[in-house]
Amino acid sequence: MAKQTVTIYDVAREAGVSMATVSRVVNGNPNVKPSTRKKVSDVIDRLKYRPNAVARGLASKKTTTVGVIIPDVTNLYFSSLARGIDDIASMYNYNIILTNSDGDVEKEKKVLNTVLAQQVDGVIFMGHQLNEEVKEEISLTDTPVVLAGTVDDENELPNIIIDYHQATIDSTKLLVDNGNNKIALIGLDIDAEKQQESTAGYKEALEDSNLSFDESLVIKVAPNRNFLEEIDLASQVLDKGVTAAVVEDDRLAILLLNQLIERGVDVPEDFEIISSNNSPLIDISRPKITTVTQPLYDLGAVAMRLLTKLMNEEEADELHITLPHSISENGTTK
Amino acid sequence: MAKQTVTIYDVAREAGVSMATVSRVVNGNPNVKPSTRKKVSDVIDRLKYRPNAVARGLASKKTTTVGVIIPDVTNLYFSSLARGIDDIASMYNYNIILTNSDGDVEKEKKVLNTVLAQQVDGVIFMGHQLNEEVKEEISLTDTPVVLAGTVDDENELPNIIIDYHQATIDSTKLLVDNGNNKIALIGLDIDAEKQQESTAGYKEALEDSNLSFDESLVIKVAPNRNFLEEIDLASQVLDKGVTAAVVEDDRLAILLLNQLIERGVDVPEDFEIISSNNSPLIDISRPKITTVTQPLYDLGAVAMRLLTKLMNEEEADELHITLPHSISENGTTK
DNA sequence: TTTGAAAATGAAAGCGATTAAAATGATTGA
DNA sequence: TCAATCATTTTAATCGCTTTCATTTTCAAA
Repeated sequence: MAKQTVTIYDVAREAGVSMATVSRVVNGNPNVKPSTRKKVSDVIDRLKYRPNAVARGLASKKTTTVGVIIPDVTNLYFSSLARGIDDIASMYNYNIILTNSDGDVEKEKKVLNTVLAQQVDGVIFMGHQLNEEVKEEISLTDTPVVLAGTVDDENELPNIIIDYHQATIDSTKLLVDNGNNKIALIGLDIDAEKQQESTAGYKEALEDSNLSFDESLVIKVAPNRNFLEEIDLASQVLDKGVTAAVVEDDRLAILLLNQLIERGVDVPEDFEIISSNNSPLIDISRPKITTVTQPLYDLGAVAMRLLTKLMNEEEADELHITLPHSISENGTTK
Repeated sequence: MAKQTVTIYDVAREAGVSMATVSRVVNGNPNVKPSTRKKVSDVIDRLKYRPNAVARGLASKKTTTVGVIIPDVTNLYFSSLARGIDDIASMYNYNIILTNSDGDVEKEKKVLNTVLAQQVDGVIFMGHQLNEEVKEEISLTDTPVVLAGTVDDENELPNIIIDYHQATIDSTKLLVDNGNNKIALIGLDIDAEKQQESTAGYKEALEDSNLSFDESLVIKVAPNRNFLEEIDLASQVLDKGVTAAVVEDDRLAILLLNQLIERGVDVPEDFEIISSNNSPLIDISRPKITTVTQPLYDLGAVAMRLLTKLMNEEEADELHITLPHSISENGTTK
């Protein structure tokens, strides 16, 4: 039952110094005589003293903790960002409070408030979109918030992204150049800002190529963690005479690919697919899916790095960083 | 600059009551006159008061936070567990401090101590194995720790698992029954307890079938997040005349599958594969890989549920729970 | 020696909540 | 009407640490 209760006071008494001195050595404050430092350190080791981060947080008003809001940890796109975030965070000695939001506005607001209540020093927000209401909640706090892989239409909040608009132009153009004139745009039905950029890019690329935009070729799939498999994407595209698709989500791209192959469609000869998440899933499918390459890990890492600057009130030269993307032509394009 | 600094004291003053009373209404304590409760609630809403979880944690010695140690968030096996953990945690109003350990002993010890310093009310540990040193660290604390999907050889710590030993027996037997007599066992080289169980199960199944155990058919792959693709698994098995493999990791299974197909090997006619993680990756490969089905989400969920009981010092009737597994015969077995 | 600035240490006031214990107020039966 | 009882509310100590400010040491220069 002897709950671990070695406090700074115990160390102080045992070492024959004051709490203040112990605090100084724990925090690496230089104003301590080497001999005292040694004496205190020894006691700390002997007693296995472990500073209480909660008390420290209350006293110093810094918790060295950041809140990370993620739609779903099991989504490889976001978990890849999360990994970048965590690595940089631990490099700077920050801890991470991680919560799934399911991309649901109410839940996003809820978890945001939860992490703020935990007195995090900063927040990294990931989502398909940045909802207006969530943005408002964010504006009510002074805690710095950085968006990772999440577009903010007015570009008010600090964020790390790639140029989704351009990426979709690139993807679409590639398919056009390969001779396709009926190209579908397939994405999750989430009404996200990011998607609007994609759609705009898709339209723009079509127009540039003198192809007309056909609303019916924009296919939205209800986002559901579990039942993706039940959707017959292949029929939807084949029935419309489509010969290629720009897909906004790797899982959807793979779903489509597998369904097409099952029906005997030759990919890429008779149907081309280009995806855009660049999650590790891409490496698994056969043929490997052609994809926009996004520096996922870096998106997270850079976001966290920026956040550390904001938390320390350092000069952050750039609050909006666009990382480069490219297209990796694999087996689903000619 | 006006840092959000509405404290319980502000609310008390504004509502004309004492801090204690505010505290009571915040915590739903019944000993408050309805009219006072209303009055205080109104002030709370008006001031947008949000209780400081850190101060609360210090005063009450409960942080409603649990530490979750995971080898790697981008590993779908573990992130699936994490998702189960988080869902149950938020159901019980616990927050999660999540840290990647990379399955590295030093890092595991480090992050364990970090979360303990954060005064978490409990810890969920996931790993390929439970290292002796880590176990020792765990034994030094009174904070409850539950293992999820992680075997503890002496079965001392509370844990939620499936019967890995039996699962491997089942897998191996299936392959034997299908007529294979040279079966490889492929896994990551991590010297994990879980693996030892697998190996034992593999041996046992072979013996039961009067097949001899051949050390050289046990293939270990260095665990590396990034360069799995560079390993030529197919050669390793084909050169040995193996006709089937029990694989302990989905990514490895898919790697092997894709390599075999590239070489023109007919799966499952000429080579059978059975995997054991049951991560969402399984649904992606073609043919779909036959696998041991593990209730991943439930492993996490049940672990978290058990942890809530331990944290509340409720009666937990069972500290070691084995969830059922089965085998889902898909396209890589006859 | 004496002196005074710099270095090292200590005392004590918070940080924002919880929670006993004490105090106050309301209600009720005799 | 008054004491006893119960329901509310307040007082004040406490949680374990940081941090300011004051005090004591130390030590080179006078």
